[in-house]
Amino acid sequence: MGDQPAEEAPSGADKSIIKSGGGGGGEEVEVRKGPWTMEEDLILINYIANHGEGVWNNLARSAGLKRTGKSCRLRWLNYLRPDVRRGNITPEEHLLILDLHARWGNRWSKIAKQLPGRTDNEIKNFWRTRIQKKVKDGESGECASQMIAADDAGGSCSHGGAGCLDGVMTTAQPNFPTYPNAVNSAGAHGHEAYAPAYSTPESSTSETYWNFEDFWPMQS
DNA sequence: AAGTGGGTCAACCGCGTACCA
DNA sequence: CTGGTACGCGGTTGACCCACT
Repeated sequence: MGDQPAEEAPSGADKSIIKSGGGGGGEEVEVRKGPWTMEEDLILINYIANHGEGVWNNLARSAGLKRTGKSCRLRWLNYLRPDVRRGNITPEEHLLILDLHARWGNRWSKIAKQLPGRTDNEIKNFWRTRIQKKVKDGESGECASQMIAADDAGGSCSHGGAGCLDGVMTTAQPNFPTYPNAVNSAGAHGHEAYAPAYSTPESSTSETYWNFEDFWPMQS
């Protein structure tokens, strides 16, 4: 993998200079922002496999990643962890999210703990893009709860299919980290990269996409 | 065929909390 | 007890793709 040079500045990637902490050191460190590259992921995964997670700022420095500890932590927790489940929210999960949100509100991390393999970020996005919108629509049409309940039951409400989730939460996808590099070669946006690979298995072996499950055994 | 708007997702930012010296 | 540092969480933004006009 090392033969493919990591693009120092993939589209959207940004660099900035920050002062490293420690009070008085004043050492300036270049920090990368934006989408993660495959090489960065490899470095992070390798480092955590060897040293374990935690102490993120130190980890970022030691691993040679030009990222903040925060960024490393986020990337690991949301995408690189082996137990992260990517893909569509199942009806059961949907129901659970609704229930837990009704109980706890926007305590996404708390809710995520009840959904093995799901991340707070994923649940948060799901809520904002699917449920919140639907509730909003329902406010004008007075049947938000009906719509949600109908969706959970695999049915539909009088609002029709505009916000219907039925079609999108039936299958779970395996882990497929995404990269801006893949965008360049495949002409697809990062988060879309795994979708065609998933729906058309014959294309999943393309060098453009790489299966996370293929990758993990390498770490041990 | 081209342009526009909406939807989705990944990543960043700021704040609060916990821990340690 | 106080100050500093790191971590974790929730909110927000930016970029891209797809569907519709």
